[in-house]
Amino acid sequence: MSERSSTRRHAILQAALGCFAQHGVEATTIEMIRAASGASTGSLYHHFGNKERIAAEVYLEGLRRFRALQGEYLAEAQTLEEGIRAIVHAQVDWIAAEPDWAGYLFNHRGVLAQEGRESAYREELQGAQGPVSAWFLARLPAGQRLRWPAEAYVALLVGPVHDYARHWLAGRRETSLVVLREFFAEAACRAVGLTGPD
Amino acid sequence: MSERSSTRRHAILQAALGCFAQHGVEATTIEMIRAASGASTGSLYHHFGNKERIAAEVYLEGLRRFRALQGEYLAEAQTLEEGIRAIVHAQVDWIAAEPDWAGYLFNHRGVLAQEGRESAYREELQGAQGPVSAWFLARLPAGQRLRWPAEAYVALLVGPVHDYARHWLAGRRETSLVVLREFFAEAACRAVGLTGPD
Amino acid sequence: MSERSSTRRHAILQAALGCFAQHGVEATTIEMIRAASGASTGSLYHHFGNKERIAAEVYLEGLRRFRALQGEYLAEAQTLEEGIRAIVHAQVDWIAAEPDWAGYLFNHRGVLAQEGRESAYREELQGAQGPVSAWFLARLPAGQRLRWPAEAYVALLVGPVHDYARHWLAGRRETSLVVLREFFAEAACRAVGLTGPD
Amino acid sequence: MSERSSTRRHAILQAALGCFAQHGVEATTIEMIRAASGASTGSLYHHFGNKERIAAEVYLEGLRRFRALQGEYLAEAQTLEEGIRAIVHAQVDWIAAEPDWAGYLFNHRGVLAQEGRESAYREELQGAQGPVSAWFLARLPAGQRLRWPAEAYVALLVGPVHDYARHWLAGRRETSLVVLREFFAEAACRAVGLTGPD
DNA sequence: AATGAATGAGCCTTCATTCAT
DNA sequence: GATGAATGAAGGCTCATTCAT
Repeated sequence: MSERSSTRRHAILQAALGCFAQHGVEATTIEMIRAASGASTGSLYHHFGNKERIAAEVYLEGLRRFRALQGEYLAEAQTLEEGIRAIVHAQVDWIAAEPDWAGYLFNHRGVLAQEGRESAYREELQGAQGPVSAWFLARLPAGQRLRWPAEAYVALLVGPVHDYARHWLAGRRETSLVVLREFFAEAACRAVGLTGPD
Repeated sequence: MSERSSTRRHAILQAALGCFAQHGVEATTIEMIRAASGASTGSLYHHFGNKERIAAEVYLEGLRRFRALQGEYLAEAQTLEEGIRAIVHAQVDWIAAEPDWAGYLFNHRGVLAQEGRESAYREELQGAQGPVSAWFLARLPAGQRLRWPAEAYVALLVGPVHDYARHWLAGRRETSLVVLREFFAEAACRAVGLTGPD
Repeated sequence: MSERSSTRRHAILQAALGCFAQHGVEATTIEMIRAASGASTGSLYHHFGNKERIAAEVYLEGLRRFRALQGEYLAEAQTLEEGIRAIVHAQVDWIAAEPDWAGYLFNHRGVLAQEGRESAYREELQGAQGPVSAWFLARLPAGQRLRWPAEAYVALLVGPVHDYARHWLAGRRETSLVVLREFFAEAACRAVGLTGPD
Repeated sequence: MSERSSTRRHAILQAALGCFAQHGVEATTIEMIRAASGASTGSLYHHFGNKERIAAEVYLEGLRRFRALQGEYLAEAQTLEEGIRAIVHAQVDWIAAEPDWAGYLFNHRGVLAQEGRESAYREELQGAQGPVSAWFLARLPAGQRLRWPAEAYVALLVGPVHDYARHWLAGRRETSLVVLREFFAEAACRAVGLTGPD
């Protein structure tokens, strides 16, 4: 069994996520993760080296899972509009299905900013941005180029969902994000200028 | 001098914000705030009681400042579209002018969730949501009602700006948020369905 | 009004006693005494100099009160046995009437052991031991001298009452000390050898 | 090695007692105990959880030791009078042999009054009262019942010794408690009515 | 005499990390 | 690979005391 896929490793990451979601990363102690995972303190350090790395690995694991989902959705899309809807749907469905993972990814990008390990994470981080960007660029109307940075358009798609989801996950919104799935998908299409007012 | 406007209090809050912005709330120690503010440890506790309350007061102070700015912008708007642009512009200009305050407000809503003090903060929090909502509701086309919760529309306006700003403030975006001011304003108008594709 | 009898001083001492009785001397803060007495922090220090002195003055004030009571009881006694009963009765009645003062005197003799102030307290402490000793010595059978130190006999008289009272005041005895008033008086007479078994 | 008998634990308790005896419980800092015991701060907390628990465990350990001694003395007694002498002798000898432990037991019964742990200590506390009471009740003259609570008689036995010992241990008595061993034993017999005046 | 905001030394406790078994 | 007792640096907070008004 490869290092990354060890059962024990996954159990620890899942337990850590639960603690992080419940108490926050800083307030989570190694002892909490130990108790939740059933591992020993020494085992945690054997596998991950220190707490910061656990937090980073949880982040990367979540990212992999989200990207797998997003990839599936995008694979079924043909047109630009379908692609945009796929992005929004992937966000909504992922957040609703895995609120802990989603909430963690929202708020803890910073755990990857570790002294001397940035390069180790960069590859992992950028690996999946390329294909998605390529997917969309390949479907732009012939000869058209983006007037603004691609990231600005990405913000139009995912920003509203994320903003609403943050509040919803924190219990500050009554209406489920799931109910607003199409609302946000259509708004995204309009925002990027693909469709006009109803 | 009223309690809220004491010079010393403001110096402490400003110093605390600086520390929070630089190191994060958890990693900021009382000693850091003490050194940055010039106050004594005892004085910090005399004024705020504990670190958590300092964090909460910084949040509320930031909220007051942002709302003051947003109020000015909205006061000059007449039409619905102008209102939406005012909201987006207020966000962009506030974030660009006060990146520390803005970054803090983005990521630390949670500091208000304090055992037994929620009611003390609720009033302050809700105080300014009313007027803004009222402004927009009063300008809806006659007889029209919102199909979705008001907060969902709010997410369309501020979500993209926030999403982009988070990355930009963290140094992960090259293009300044300021450059994208009109891009996000127009996208917001389109997203809510006020304007069609160019 | 003399320094010792100032109204404010007495209010502070009484308030301090209440705090000491409820929380213990160490756990009582100047702030508690301030709140309970209605005085200001500065006033406490103006009158007493520091916390240790407050504790000492409370002790001395209690001692004065107890001795006044004991003196009254002893003044009415004629024989040796009546004197012994007077001592025991004074203890029981004082403890029952002023449990806070009594409990404080039991457990906080140490507050008088202050660097450089022992001589200041010695006079006060010894002032009243003389008369009582003299009272008893004057009534010993002609030519008889005590075989053991006077303090050993004192322990026979007050020891049982104090021992029981400590537990009773702490809520660990059901039967009231008052009910045992004569029991302890008679036992004291027997213990010193004045009376035989019933 | 069982938890209670760990070498490290005992070293900590003994060191703590020394500090408590010298400076008082409140004035003793964790750092003092750490230095005196040779353990690390973390180890103190690993074994006892907090300072309050250390104080309580010292108390219980002292109680166990005293009861062991008292048990030995009582085991050799046959008659009621011998039993009473055994109780007094055990007190005197224990106080003289272990003045620190004895002084601590006198003055710090309160350390067991800890939020939520009273029941944990109750069993330990009551464990040894039963056998002693039973010993005496079994030797009462046939058909005789105590007119007063057993604790009142206990006060007659130990009260004088404790009263004198408090002062003696504090350096306020010249005559050694040991010299008064028989004086207090005989006085105890007289006090409970077993023997008359000489 | 009174006031109370300010001071800062010092304490209890936590917790990431190590390492002998 | 696993274990968990031990470590000790560091942080939040308290509180007796001072002093300008």
